[in-house]
Amino acid sequence: MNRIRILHFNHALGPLDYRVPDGMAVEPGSVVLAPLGPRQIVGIVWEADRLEASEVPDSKLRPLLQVLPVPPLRAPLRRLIEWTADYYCAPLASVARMALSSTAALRGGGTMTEYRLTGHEPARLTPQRAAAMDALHGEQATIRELADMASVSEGVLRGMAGAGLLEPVTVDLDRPYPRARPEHAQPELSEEQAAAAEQFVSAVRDGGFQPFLLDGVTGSGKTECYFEGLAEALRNGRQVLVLLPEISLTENFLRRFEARFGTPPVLWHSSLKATERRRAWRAIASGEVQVVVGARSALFLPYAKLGLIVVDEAHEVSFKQDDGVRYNARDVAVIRARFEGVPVILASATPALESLQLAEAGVYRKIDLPARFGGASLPAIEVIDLRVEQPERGRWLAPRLVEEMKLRLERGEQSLLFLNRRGYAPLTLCRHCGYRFQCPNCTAWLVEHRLSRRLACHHCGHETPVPDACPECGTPDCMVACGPGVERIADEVAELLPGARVAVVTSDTLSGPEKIAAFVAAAEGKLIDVIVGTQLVTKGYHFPELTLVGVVDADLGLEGGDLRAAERTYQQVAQVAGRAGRGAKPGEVLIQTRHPEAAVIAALVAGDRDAFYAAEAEGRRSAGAPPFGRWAAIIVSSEDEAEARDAARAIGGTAPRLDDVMILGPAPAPMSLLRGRYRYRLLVNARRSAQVQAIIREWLGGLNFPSSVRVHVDIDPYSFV
DNA sequence: ATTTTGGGCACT
DNA sequence: GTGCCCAAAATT
Repeated sequence: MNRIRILHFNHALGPLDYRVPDGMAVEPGSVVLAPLGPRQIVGIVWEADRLEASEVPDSKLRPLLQVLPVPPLRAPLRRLIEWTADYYCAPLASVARMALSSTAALRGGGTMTEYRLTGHEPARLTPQRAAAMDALHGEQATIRELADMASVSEGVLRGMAGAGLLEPVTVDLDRPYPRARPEHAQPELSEEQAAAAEQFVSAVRDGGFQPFLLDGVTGSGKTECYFEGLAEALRNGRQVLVLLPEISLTENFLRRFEARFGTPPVLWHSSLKATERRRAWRAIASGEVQVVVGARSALFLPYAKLGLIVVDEAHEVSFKQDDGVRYNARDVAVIRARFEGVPVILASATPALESLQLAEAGVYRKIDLPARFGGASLPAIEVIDLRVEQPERGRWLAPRLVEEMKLRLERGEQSLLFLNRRGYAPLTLCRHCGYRFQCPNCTAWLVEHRLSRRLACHHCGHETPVPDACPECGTPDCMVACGPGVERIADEVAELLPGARVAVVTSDTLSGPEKIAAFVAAAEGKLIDVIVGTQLVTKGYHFPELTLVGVVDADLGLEGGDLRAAERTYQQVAQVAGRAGRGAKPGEVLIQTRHPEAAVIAALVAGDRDAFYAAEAEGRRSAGAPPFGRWAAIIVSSEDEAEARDAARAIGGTAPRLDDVMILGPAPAPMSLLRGRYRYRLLVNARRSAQVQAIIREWLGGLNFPSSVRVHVDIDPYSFV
């Protein structure tokens, strides 16, 4: 009997055994189709001794249906899946799902039919058809996807196809991507850059696991350096993965990549259309794709012959996934590089303390780029003490900052104001009765967005039009906006600097590559005088005429008691400060704060990075926080408040008593209601030597809860929400 | 997780 | 007896 065990995507139903029919060839990693009751499931053939044992007799085994037409998952990826599940206390099934993230890709290549507008004038134009004509300009996709994009039903589009308004296009699913050329445009590197690049080139050429920390100030040309390592991988016919923290950063990256290599890389992120996803997945697995630029989910793709991994802006907190499998892509990237036996480059101007610590310990090879490229100097940083230099009543910009902005406007230079708050105001209340607009699904205020005239929850997506009267007391026109958001700051700038052209840059205003490209073009063409933006503008952009950066509220990030609050503030301010003075003209940065004496602010003003990291390291050491100790969170949630509380208490009641582990809670999570679920939290603080995952697995493994209760473990949590 | 099953119950 | 709802069992 030829028995194999498969890993599939259904966590509740353990691993399953099947019989391999005569003539079917399978090996570990083969992706197969198997019968389950009346259904069919996709599974990965796994080494039986690595999954739990099963007691099913041979006679009950059903035969596999087929081996799907994709290459078997290679051993390094299978080890990565196991490592991730083990380290982050997540089900193997959930991690495996991330590797096979395009079910369509598994069915093989071939052709499919997509549709696009013909440009013919419609004989009869219904409102739905007009909307579709409007929304689908320049798009080509399946009927299903087009219907989603245009918010009309598929029937409308089929009708349009029948009337000749849409035409079918046959698309080859496995059509090749254009080839990147390592010698397309040779860069001009400074001596320092060339030395760094050479290290990457030889590491890629020699192969083998080698982690680098590329630590270079903003504007020092880190990208150009690792592009040379990337070029070497291309010369050797190996694939490269570049991880970026946000899709919004790709626009700028793509332009630089295309300039260097003659063609854009392949993109991978969660909002790819199903057809794009299938094509990319298959080409990555076959080895045809040379370079993938992606968000964290690109880390689990089945690369055929990986040669290098780059994690750009490696300090970014968005590399930590905050739902589902709560992994940190920066850390998992290093593990994948180890399993694949390839170099990995973590690039940042403001590395995480954890990364610096590993470099100091000799685990990472540290490469420094201390100077800006082309002789540009780092901007001068000054502080504005808001307790002394107060903005006018009802305003948020101190007079000195406004004066400096006026100066830039007169000189034809640009200013950037940074405030990490979307919308007009973070809280709206009724002046008459004090009613506060709160999200029905979350413990959070609704944020007013004047541009869209709506109140929105930034956690669950709940939206409602701004009402004319207070829902509590019925008083009309009584809403008061409390506190500033970027939209409100933009209004203030427009009042104080009449004639200034102001652009608000947030994920609301810059959704999609076209809008990003339009913004970059406008800023470079000096059609914008003042940019008001969230963290979206803190990195990646290079505007030579931008000479002033104002940080509207440096204290914002310090609230909330998050253990990384100081580090994040340091990183954000240092990054946004790095936008100033990148051209020939020197830059200036003004930081508004009520706590100029805080260590972070003092270090920023003094430009003393080492002092900040030293103080931060000391604080973390005494708190038993990473990298000196370990934290884990256990989050219990349910739509029923009492059920969540009871489950959390049951967990707390069976907490193990150990010398090297301290357990806090349960207590209501900081956001005790999120997306309609009540949440309780326990915190685990352990010495570095403790086997935290094993302890938690054993602890929770002995407990059973109703299916409506969800228990999540978050190892090395970032968000303490 | 999803699907099938079987029991209890109301209704015919 | 039939239909319906829900809990329990099975799925390899």
